[in-house]
Amino acid sequence: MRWNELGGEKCSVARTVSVIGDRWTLLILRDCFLRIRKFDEFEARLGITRHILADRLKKLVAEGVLKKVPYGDRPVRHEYRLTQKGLDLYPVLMSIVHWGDTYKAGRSGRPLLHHHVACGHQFDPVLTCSACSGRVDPREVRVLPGPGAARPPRKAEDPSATSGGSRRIVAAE
Amino acid sequence: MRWNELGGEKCSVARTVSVIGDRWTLLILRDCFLRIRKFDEFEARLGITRHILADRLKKLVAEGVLKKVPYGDRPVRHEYRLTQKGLDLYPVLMSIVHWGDTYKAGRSGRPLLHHHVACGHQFDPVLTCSACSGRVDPREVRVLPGPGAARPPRKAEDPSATSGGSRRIVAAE
DNA sequence: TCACAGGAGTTCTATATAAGAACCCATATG
DNA sequence: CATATGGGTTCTTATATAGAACTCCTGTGA
Repeated sequence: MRWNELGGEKCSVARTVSVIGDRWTLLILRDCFLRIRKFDEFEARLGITRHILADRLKKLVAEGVLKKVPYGDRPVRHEYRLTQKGLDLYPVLMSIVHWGDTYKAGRSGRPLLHHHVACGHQFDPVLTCSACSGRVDPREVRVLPGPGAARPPRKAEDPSATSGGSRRIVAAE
Repeated sequence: MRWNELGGEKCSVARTVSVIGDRWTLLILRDCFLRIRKFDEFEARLGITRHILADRLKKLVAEGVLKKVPYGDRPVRHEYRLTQKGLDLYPVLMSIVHWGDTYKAGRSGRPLLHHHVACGHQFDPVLTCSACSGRVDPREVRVLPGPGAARPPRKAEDPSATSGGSRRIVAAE
């Protein structure tokens, strides 16, 4: 499967992954959320080749995740900024950071702390339910086919999943 | 930068990306959360080559995100299940799904709906603050160096960020 | 005016990673 | 015994990435 095919899948994960499911793209987005905006700043921080950086930025702009904003008028330069669509990736990035903090921080502890200006405290991100505001546990979620559903991707015959039945998500352990 | 170098960065995003920052890995994890557990089920659903599938599963097991559980005794077979470490990736996957639902669903609507068994309602994931339970807006978050911090990766001199000063995250637009 | 510097890329080649198909092995089943 | 199934591994070819060099534009100092 190529990148372009991914975007056509009937699955929001596949479609999102077709945009951000690449190590460099995720690192670029991390830096965007840290207020990095100029080509050479990205280059210096990431240790990425200019070639790949230019390519990823172009794709993110084409996707509407970033936008090129001109600045400095004499030699007009451009910086890359998150659009609202890009800002909406914040939960993805924060969830990634939090998992890394939890499982990959090593003994010296997490590299960054997050301070919530709104409440004045250091915090961790918590995934909650838009209906009841409770913390969401994967074992308490069922998946139902939505309006844009087809049969589950590439699974030829599975009556339990196609006839409107719900699937209990996950039962690890 | 190679995959292996990524894991050594002083950044939770980079470290997490070294584990899951690959399109196939993310799609495999999506399926894990949908109760897919057997090699050939993954293969059929994903349209992945067996080679790559075997490789990704092996890496996820080595990372402790999945574990191989024997089942069926006559010919002993194995299935892949999420560990707690793997289950803790749920916010990452849900955030990805939600972004895809928001921006990539097309006119037919989202492919899947999520039902929260705990409260009985359909829901969307919301990222909240562990301190105040409020919704987190990226513009209201500052980042501070944590105990495991070095200077920000590969940025030689930036006094504003090294001397304990906080960085306001993001100011797109 | 000329040489040089910085920002922002693009082009080139060598190497690493992924795709696709075929092959292997053990156990079961007809 | 021939074939099927789960669960891989090995091979060759295609694609993506790394690393370095080259381009172009606009300023600035000598």
